[in-house]
Amino acid sequence: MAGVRQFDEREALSRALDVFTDRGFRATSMLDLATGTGVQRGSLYHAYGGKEEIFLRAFGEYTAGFLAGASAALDRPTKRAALLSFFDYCIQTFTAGTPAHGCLSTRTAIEAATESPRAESAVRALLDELETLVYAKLSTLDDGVESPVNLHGAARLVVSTTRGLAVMERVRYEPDALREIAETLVTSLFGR
Amino acid sequence: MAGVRQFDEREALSRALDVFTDRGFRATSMLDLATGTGVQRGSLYHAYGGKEEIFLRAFGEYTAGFLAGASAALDRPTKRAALLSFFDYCIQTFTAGTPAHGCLSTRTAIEAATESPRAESAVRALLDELETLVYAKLSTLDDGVESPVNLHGAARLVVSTTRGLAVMERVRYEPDALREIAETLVTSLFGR
DNA sequence: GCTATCTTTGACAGCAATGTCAAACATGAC
DNA sequence: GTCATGTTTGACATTGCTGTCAAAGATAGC
Repeated sequence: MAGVRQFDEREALSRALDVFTDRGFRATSMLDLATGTGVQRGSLYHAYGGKEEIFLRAFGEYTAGFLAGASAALDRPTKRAALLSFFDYCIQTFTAGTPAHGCLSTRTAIEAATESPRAESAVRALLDELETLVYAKLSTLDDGVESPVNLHGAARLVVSTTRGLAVMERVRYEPDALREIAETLVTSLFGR
Repeated sequence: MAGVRQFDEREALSRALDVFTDRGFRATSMLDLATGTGVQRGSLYHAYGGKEEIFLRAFGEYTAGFLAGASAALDRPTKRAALLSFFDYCIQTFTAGTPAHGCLSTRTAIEAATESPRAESAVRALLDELETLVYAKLSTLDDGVESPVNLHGAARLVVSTTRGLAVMERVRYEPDALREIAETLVTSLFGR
């Protein structure tokens, strides 16, 4: 195998993810990716085909990292603590950076839904896994707290709420206000 | 006053709103607006200045209509019924059209947040008014149902959830699944 | 009917991005 | 060291959109 890739693929995809994270799928151009990764535009086309492909790979990294973080955050002794910690993690994730870059998966759901079915599926898959993760935690923890709703429904509502928070963040809701919304949900689901 | 506008402004803005509704702020070009409204691109620039201005006016119409609809939907005898009807209205609003066009304000929050502070403010204003509307309803209705959380918090959570649903809709959640999520929230807030 | 005033129209120059390609380049295998 | 193979590079043609403008067109007021 002669004629070998000159750039570090892991490094490049990680940089690409940074670019997507702060510009969003739609707004990032191949030139932005070239600049961000330090790899020429032509090389990117040659290696991956185009923006969508690069995005999907970078988004794979994102998904893995995000799910790992979420899982760690959920590791608390009570349902309430687990969910609060989980929401905290989400909020931290998308209020990072100056200015805050927002939630990549939410942005993608909205921006890419129409123009990239594959991106849409990737987001959908992420949300499904997230729901599974939350449900697993809720159903495992037996802290004696009852909820007025079943746990499958609760898990889905929790995931859906993370999307709501991501949107609210975009219109200048402060992290504390977001946390308060999350706490309201957790309290209404599992009490104080 | 000679030299008079040749097109019906109300009609044009309403058509423009349709265009924005199904393509989103970012993706619609001045040419799309010209085609959609039947008014030449040059005339649109002359009359309004540019896309942002047209959007803001069209979005004004949208806001008024949406708030009126929401208010009507909330007019029910119990908190539970009012909220379920409200969510139903929202879900109907953004699953209309084939393919469904999604929620314009949510899309705008995400797409326009970075590139149009004025659009961002307009969305923020809409969400604030919506919250006020919901809160007013909840605090007025005295159906003897208690909630584990205060009504201000509940109202904000309800609004935030409409955003969550709008995002979920974009990744192929069916209307019924969305309604189920909404019902879960309502039940957890005010019981069955 | 004339005129002043505003509107419409089509054309233009400019910009940013896309996707492709031939030539130059690097390197593993022999 | 040579070669075959895949990679990098800069250039190119194309596309779609933007914002502006001069000339032509419409109309209210006189």
